[in-house]
Amino acid sequence: MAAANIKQVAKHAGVSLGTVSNVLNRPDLVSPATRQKVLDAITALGYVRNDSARQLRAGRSRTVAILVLDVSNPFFTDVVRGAEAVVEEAGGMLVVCNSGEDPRREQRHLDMLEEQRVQGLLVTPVSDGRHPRLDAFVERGIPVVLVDRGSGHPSRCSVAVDDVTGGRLAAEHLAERGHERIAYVGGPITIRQVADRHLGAATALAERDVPLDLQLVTTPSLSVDAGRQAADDLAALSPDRRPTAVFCANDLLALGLLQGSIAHGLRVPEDIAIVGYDDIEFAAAAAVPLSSVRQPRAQLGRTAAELLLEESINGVGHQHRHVLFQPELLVRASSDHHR
Amino acid sequence: MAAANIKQVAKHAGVSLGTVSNVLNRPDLVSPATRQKVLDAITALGYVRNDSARQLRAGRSRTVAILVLDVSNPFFTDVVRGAEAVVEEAGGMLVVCNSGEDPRREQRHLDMLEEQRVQGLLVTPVSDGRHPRLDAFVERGIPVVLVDRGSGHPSRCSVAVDDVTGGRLAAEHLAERGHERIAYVGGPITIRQVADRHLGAATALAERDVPLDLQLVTTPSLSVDAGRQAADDLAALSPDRRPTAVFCANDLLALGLLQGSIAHGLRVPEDIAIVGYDDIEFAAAAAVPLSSVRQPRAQLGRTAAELLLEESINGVGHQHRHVLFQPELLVRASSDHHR
DNA sequence: TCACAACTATGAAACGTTTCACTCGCGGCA
DNA sequence: TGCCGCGAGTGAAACGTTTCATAGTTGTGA
Repeated sequence: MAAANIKQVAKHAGVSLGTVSNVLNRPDLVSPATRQKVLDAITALGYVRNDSARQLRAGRSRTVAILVLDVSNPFFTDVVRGAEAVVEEAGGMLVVCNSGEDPRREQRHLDMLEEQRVQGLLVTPVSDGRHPRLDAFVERGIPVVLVDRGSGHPSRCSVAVDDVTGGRLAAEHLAERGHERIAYVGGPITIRQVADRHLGAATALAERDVPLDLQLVTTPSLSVDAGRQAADDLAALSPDRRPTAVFCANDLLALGLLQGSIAHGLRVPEDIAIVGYDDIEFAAAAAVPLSSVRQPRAQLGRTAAELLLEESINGVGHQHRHVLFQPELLVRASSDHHR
Repeated sequence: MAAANIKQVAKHAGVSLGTVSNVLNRPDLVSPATRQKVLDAITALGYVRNDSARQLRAGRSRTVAILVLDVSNPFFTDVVRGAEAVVEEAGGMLVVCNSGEDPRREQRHLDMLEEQRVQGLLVTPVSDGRHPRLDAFVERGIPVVLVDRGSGHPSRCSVAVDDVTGGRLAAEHLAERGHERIAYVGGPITIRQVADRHLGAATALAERDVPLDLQLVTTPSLSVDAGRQAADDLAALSPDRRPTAVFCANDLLALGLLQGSIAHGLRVPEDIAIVGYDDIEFAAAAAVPLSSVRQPRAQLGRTAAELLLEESINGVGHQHRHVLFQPELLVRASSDHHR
């Protein structure tokens, strides 16, 4: 009982071993009567297929892995849910692994996933740049799709969101509302997303009929605390030098900035307008509902999974693609005020 | 190159197949010279062990699965991170699966995990009560640890947090601050956590020298929106009937209630004190920093994983245990006011 | 009646490991 | 000298599937 196998099922049902396998994998090849006998034996013995053996022999797996930078980041959890839907729809199973932004943990996970010969891998690598480690997967016939990283690689698909456009949207919105002293709060600037959003915003402002400057306030991290710090700094400026509008690199910063500004007696958006990025669940629920740039997170996951499965099925005929999604600005109270 | 196996490595290194296996699994049995030859062959061929075959033959897996109700719930992501640390420390790999509170998806995941003969399973089942499905795992020798559910089961370990005590802590705090009209906002009351927190709070108030009532406001869900609804209801009451303090079943409700109360012109905590539950990241960053009952989430995950590994190693000698953690009240501005 | 197709069912080979009983040399000890 | 023990390495069996060539059984049309 502990571990019935196909052989015992075959004996119990009075058929051959191959027939049991056929019932499991190609039931239409088996006559209804035999099929039923086998199914009865299976339930009687509590048989459960051994996937190791199946995978060893069949040479293919049905589990797709997604390796994310941070399981507790809502961005990734939404991506996961999108990917999940597609993989499960296709009869597979999605397992989530967490690198925690630690290259060594990433390495360990990649090693074990390669040993497991997973069907495919969705991954946001810790570092930008080239990823020789991932080429091993591709050579082994395991498709890899990059999520929100290094698009354009010739030997794998990728999905990402256009952060430059996102920055542009936020900055244009603030400029249209009549703001002339606008700041960008974010950092470290070495993070591609932080840099791209800055670039988009700065470019948009510089291109205006009356070009505007984008004051850069760098933060040590993208946390609520860092946002509060930034609020302290801004509140200390004299009103005629203080930015009248701030675009934050993410919502955590923006929420911290919002809270800090209110604590300093600044009115939002009258004294200082704020736009965040990511549209996390709490953006709309903040003391002053937060304007934010929304990324199609679930869509990102869905598309990544679709590309992966397509490559997995099509194999050789597959053409690698790089999908770039467009973000969307949601204007809420924190910036909805004309100067 | 595509898929070198142990045999090819053996040939390339000029040794027998068993020796290669020994290098991989018991390197001390092999002389340094031979070992090096084999290692060179491995890198030369780009050999990566096939885990299916290994697991099939060796009969044991090194991946532990955690099946959670909702990957995007910060409670579970913290549990995951705790468990992760322990499993990786032990040389294993933790994979996360998401049931999304859907019994059918839970079922599918359990089926596939059983087929994969994972080393062990941490799970928060969708439904409370008995779980015949999980017994199959135990019979098959796969240890199961329940997380935050149905403790006391004789054939598996469990870890949970004492929600009754959590409710008690919150209620006692509010009573000590001089509140006499206290409400509990939460629902559906069929969720065990919601009911236990209510029970703890109601009991604590009833036991006081001057017994107090706990007014129950049920909500359709535990969301920010439901909290806002509750705020509308409370604000509509005349000030002499309105509760002066509210204990919410979780922080999402509390944040909604907070935001709604402020929108209705109520001062927090002067007009209405609020205590939440979970101490999510945004509790401290709310417009008025939110008092909350914190659960040792990561600790929960760590302990669950430790129990699992202990059972996995000890096997027969293992004694099932049920660990109950105590929550902790964090008093912040939203309730820090003496009447 | 015969040949042939269509349908079922069979059983052995193969997948890539781990494990274990074994052999082979060699040095030490009586 | 002969025996023993030991370290190093060997190779075959086994794990539980899937797959495939094959065999047996019916039914059909000429």
